[in-house]
Amino acid sequence: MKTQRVPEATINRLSVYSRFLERLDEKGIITVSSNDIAEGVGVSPPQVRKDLAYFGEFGTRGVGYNVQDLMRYTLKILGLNEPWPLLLVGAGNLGIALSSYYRGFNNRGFSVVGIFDNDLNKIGRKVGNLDVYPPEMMPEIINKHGVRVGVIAVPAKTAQDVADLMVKNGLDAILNFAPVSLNVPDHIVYRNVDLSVNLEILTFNLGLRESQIDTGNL
Amino acid sequence: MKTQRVPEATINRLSVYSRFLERLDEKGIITVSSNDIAEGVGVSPPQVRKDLAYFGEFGTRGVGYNVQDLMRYTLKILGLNEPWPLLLVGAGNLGIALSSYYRGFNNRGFSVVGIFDNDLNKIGRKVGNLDVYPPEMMPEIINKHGVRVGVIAVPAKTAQDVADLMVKNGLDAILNFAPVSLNVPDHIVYRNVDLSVNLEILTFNLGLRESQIDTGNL
DNA sequence: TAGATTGTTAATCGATTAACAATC
DNA sequence: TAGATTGTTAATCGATTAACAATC
Repeated sequence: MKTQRVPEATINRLSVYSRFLERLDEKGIITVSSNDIAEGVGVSPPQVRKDLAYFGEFGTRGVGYNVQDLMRYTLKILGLNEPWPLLLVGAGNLGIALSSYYRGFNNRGFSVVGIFDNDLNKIGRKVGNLDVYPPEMMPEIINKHGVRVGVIAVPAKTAQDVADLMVKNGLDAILNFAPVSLNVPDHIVYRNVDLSVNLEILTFNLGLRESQIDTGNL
Repeated sequence: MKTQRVPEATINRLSVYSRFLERLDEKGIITVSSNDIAEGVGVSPPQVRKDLAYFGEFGTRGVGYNVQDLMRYTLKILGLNEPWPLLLVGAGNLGIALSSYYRGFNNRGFSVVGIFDNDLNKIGRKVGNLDVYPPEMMPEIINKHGVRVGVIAVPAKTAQDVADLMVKNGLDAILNFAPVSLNVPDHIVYRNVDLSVNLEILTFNLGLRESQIDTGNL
């Protein structure tokens, strides 16, 4: 078995396919073609087949894919066949929203099990059914729930400190919502999500369009 | 002037450079090299120069870039030389968080000027200093503030309806946080932000790493 | 001038698309 | 069998990287 390097874009799409399949399954749909999936999520049909081919042969020629089977395969590939307890740092607005977002009906197995903040005004408060803890309690919560993934929802200034603390406490992966790029050791799986960047790509494209109209190009 | 197609990845990075430059400027740093920027945001130096080259020549050979000038250029390119009033639909947790996020100190000119929901329990409530309005009031708010960009923060089921309404009311761009891909006309600038996808890429990589350890590969 | 760093071209790398044989 | 759709190879396309001439 030659393990080919899987493009990150493929993983990204796989996650989207997976959720699309969940919706089809809810609707009671049994079989789906690469064409259907492609149309449903806005990519090309060969793209869908190529992406799946990195992981195996899941379909039947002339027929398509079994929705439920393919859904389970994709979940398995993404590591979502088991629950993922999350540790969240930052009990501000974004932190509160993320904690309820990841607890939502569509949570795919993610759930925040501990919220942390070093603001004394926030420690001890309730966010949903969770208490806000001081940073010192991290090891206890990590141990109790077997947490491996930390989510950072603090301002840019303190994000690096939080990351360092998470690394020190043995977390394996960090999702950072602060608009800075952080330094973490190579063995940490790390990702930045930047909510502003997406808006700025939008405004860039609005500007682009206007200048195209100006010059008469399309 | 030949307008070369700019890769989306370039715009993405430009937004990151721009924010990095803001931080340098706050610190009073006058000059920066492509090397410094590259290191600060985690890309390669030629990448930085290539990205900038799509838009002009901003540096001085042998010297580098003037921080303040380059910051202003990047803001201009991204369309951030003017304020962007936003319309937000969905007064749930995510909506509330986004509205305060985009009002934050680092808001880059974005500000939510109207929050909408069709839940009668939410209409009339305050979110920060904003009232939650019923959908019928969209045209009024759009007109009053000259809104062009709408943000969708409702559950997957109702997201398409919201998008349709935004299009009908003449918005030019839509940022969708619901985990579905929506159908919008070609003339609408559209983007999906999926908060789960990012976590799932993390868990995929954790799984990948484990299997690599298992097989002794690196 | 010598040293530094940009802007840009050419080479490389990787991802997407097109096409089709395999096969249900 | 005929029609449909997968899995996969080859061709294309696009983005990143390396290298270096230009120039401050």
